[in-house]
Amino acid sequence: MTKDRPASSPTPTLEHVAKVAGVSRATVSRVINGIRNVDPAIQEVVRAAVEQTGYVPNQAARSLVTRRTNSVALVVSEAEHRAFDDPFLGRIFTDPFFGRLVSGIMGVLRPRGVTMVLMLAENDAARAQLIGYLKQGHVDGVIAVSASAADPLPGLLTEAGLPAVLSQRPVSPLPISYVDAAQSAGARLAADRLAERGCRRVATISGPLDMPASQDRLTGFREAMARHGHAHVPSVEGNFTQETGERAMRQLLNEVPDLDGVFVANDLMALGAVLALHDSGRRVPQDVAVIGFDDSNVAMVSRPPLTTIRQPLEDMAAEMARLLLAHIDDPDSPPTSVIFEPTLVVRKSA
Amino acid sequence: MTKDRPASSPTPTLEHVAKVAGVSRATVSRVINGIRNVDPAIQEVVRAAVEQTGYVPNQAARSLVTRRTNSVALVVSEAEHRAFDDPFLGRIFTDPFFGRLVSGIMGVLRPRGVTMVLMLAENDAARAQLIGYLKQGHVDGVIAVSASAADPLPGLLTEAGLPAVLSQRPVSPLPISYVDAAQSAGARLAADRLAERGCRRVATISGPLDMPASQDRLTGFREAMARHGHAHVPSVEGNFTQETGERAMRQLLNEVPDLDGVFVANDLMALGAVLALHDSGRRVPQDVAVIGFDDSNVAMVSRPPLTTIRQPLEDMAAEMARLLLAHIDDPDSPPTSVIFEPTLVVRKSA
DNA sequence: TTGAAAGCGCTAACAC
DNA sequence: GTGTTAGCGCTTTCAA
Repeated sequence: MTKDRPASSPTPTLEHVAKVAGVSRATVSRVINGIRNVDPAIQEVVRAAVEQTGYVPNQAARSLVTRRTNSVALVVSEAEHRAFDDPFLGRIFTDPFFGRLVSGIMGVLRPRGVTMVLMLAENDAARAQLIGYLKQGHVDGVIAVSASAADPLPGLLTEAGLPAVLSQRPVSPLPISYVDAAQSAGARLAADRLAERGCRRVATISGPLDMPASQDRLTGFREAMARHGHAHVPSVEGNFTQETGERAMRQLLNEVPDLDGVFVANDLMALGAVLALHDSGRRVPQDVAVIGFDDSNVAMVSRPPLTTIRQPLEDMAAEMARLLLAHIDDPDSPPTSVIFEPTLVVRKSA
Repeated sequence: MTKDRPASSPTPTLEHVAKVAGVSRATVSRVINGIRNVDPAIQEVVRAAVEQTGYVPNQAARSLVTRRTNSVALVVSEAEHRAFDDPFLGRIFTDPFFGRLVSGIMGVLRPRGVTMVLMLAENDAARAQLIGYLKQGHVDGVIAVSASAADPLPGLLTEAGLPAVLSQRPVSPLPISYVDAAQSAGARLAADRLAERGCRRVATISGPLDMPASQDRLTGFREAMARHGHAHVPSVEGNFTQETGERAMRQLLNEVPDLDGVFVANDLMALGAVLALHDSGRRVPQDVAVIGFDDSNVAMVSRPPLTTIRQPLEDMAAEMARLLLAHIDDPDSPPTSVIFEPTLVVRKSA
């Protein structure tokens, strides 16, 4: 008595549209999902009925049968128990890194009609809620960006058996796909550049050494410098912030006053290093050459602008999206890793 | 033949759990949804069965009957057709504004088990896809943050009949709920402070005048200054960036060289204004007092630190979440607006 | 307090 | 090429 009223106010269903168009639900469904084998004339009628009724498919009903949501999550996670305020969001979103990532991902998702939702997992409570959300099948898969090393998210994702792709090699080996840049190759570019400039006393400021990327950049740099005849390359560890870059540089200058070249594991620290060098009365690059990593926005802000190692982030992000889609299409496809080559961007600091 | 296998690998359903627990689906459902009237002993058995099977409710099936997803979207939108890269994301996320907003929203959502997803609508194509996504019932409602005036999103939201709350009064009147700060009251605080300091030649740098907030700050400031005997307050329009703040200040100094007080419609522009004042050889606040608006991170970065008008963003955000939840619970509840009072934060610039 | 059964709106075999 | 029909997994009356 309350059903079978095509034009009533409750949101229209396939049933309603079918009635209006004078066809069956199945046919309407076919038209909506763009399946061939439907008479063009009928297609027209159906489309008109959809228009007239203002029909929109019910995602829940659709997902229930297709087991797909056509959406994926981009999860930004970090290990530390930090209050949910400025630092984390500021740090992660500020960097063009993030914009380039999203851009690259959207580039492959949008054309395929897949929506991306952004989720934050800034502490364990948030992560627990997140995993629950994901397991309930709200999205088809996830791309995870970790801001720090000890992040348990990759492990949780694997455990939950969700289609997932990481934006970097996981700390401990995990059966999970990831995309990364060839960190040591990037470090070698920096080493070669420094050697080419004729630097004789070279040092490096590394990132947190519990992160694979940091380790790779450090050892890659050392090995390359060794090939150039530099047996020992002093290093100080930073944590990717400008402040620690500044402090590390001061320490390095103390230990190696006649330093004439530094490779810094990211641009933000490189910015701090340049500041510390200025403070100590040294000129960049005349007295000390500085090379950063990432090619983030601060590279251009620095005086002088930073020579740095650039990662093809858009391409990497696009690849992550493609890998994820592949895993979603075939959940049994084996974990894959794709590594991209970084390039040297020469500006003024080296 | 392929069903009724409680311990098989396909994701367990209520059916499986019920079989393991030796009860009916309905009972398991009751336990899971925390409904009373279930024998404690049976509750225990069911919980054990859930544990054993690793059961997780299927969100699609659940949504199909409850018509709820228990998630809401925070949509960050902007009008201009901009490429999806640094500027937009950088601008919007960098500001502590954003972190404080998310924090306030989470504060009310998380305890209620509601998940927040973040979505970006940086141009018309993205917005169209977004609206489609929302209409399909992927989320129960949306909180919309507009970065600019001509943003069509509020209109689209209203049209789509989705539960929604805006983070500011819409440009043109719309039957939609919003939370805002008392802009003109804030401007008056600035005026009073400037008058109290004995400023005689006062001017202002406004935000884009197509935005209600900008207009309110401008007229509020003028009216308050009028009450203090300042019949005419020159103003120059900026667009909320540091650069335009700098330029506006230069123009103002040209027109009113003996200026001794400025109210700037946001902190970023105030930062630019202070820079321009320094460049012109003027001291802040001795020669010219400067008051900003927002109390964003740059307020502390400025030399001298900015005296500014602070909005209670966390409270505002929490209220948005509460309003949205109310609309979701009762779709017929009328649009509501809640206005918060800003406060004066005295630092060094005025 | 518990179980049986009727759908929620849709897709996908399978017939015609 | 189109219609019929059987569920997808869950919640929720309604009886018992």
